[in-house]
Amino acid sequence: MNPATELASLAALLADQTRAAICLALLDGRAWTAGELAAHAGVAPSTATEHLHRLISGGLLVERRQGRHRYVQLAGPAVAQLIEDLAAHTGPTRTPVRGLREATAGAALRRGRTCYDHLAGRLGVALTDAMTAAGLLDQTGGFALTPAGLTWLTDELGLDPAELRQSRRPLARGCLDWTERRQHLAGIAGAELCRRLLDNRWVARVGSGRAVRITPSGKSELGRLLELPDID
Amino acid sequence: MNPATELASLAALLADQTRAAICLALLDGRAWTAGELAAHAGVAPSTATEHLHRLISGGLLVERRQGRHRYVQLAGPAVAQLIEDLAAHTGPTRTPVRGLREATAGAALRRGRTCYDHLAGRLGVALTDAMTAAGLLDQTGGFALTPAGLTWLTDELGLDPAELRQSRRPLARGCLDWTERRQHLAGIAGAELCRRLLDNRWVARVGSGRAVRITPSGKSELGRLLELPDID
DNA sequence: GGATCGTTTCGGCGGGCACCGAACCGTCAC
DNA sequence: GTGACGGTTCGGTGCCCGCCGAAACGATCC
Repeated sequence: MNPATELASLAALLADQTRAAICLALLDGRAWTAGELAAHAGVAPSTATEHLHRLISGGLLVERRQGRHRYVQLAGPAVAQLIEDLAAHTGPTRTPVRGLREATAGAALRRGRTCYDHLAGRLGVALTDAMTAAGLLDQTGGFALTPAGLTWLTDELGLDPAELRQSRRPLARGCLDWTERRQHLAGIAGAELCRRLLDNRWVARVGSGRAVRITPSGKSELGRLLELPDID
Repeated sequence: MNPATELASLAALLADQTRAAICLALLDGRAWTAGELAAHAGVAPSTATEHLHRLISGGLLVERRQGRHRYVQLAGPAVAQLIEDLAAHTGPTRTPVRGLREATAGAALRRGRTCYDHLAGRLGVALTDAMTAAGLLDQTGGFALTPAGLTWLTDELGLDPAELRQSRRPLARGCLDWTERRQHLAGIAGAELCRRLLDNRWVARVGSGRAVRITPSGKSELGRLLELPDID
């Protein structure tokens, strides 16, 4: 197929308001049911089904059937990065906030959230900044984990060196944050770090969405390892 | 505006076969006239005009009027990166090649080309690999220029240190190549390196498109600085 | 078994938009 | 001036596709 045709059909998958809403919701990295997505996007279940078909056959989503539910999630980190990149290009979003409910939800998301499999928002940026200040990340010539950063992840945080040594995916990568307009740590290191912090309950999910916040124990434990400013 | 709506409208700009062809053509980083683009995409000039309107008002393209010509080009490196990222996600393209003309053109592009403002294709990947082997780039913990790499660019190649120290754009960045499926050097360093190689006539454009190839003088001069394999 | 619920298929409707040709407007060459 | 040419505007046409509701399907629960 023509490269232009391929590019167009890929873009077309995201070129619909409803499908875009579905993909943005799935950016939390978790599996949603078809009905949840329909409600979230504000369309009839039948409509959501059609959209899910297109997104799955386009390779953006994968499904897992379980009883009478159909769970879908993003097909992988590459897809998440693609959507996140596109979203970052939609100009500084000066969306007017309507109600208190939305305002607090928005504030929670800006404070901290998961971005597919790693941390974003003020929390993600603050962690990235602190790691850079400590010489664990090098942002002067691009975005890379230093040797000291690698040993820090394995020795101080106890991450599995084997997990960090997959070849398909970059170890560290900058991901542009669409609320902070700053880079934060992504890639394998970002994903494993996020998983560890959630496992340790140093960071916990707030409500049912992507929002997260640092816990009291996380604040003290991370404070021993890094110079972290107050996030709230 | 709703984030989903913004994402959808951005994607919609590329979700059309003709607009995608236009954007891919403009990935060579140069300015094309409206008529050239219409011919390239195989549509009537009037149709191309409408597409250019949408792409410009969507912020992807900028125009420059000159006499009775209207030149358009990509609005900046960020846009080029976005399109390049999307194109890289369209799966390994196993496009059947039709004629000899297309086959040789395709071979020239695979050998070496500009990717907006830096080098790609086998040439770009080979340069990146050679720089990595020489300790000028570090790809183990992400993608970054080493201190040695920075002095190499300024002292050996004579790049302007001030040019390399803009803050808006990362110094070095990996750009995924859609023919090689490998990373090559992008960012400010990649752009300045490409400019210097073209200025020195160590690399020259082939024909009127994006294709480039290394010149005999470039082969000997670059051979003194790096361990470069034969590209042809 | 029957009732319920999540999901899917199908038909039909409506709007958006990509396309073209024809007319028009500027610029350039002579 | 006149003609040629690049670019644009404007109607008009046709198709694609996103939407819904109704009906069917299948899993679960009682």
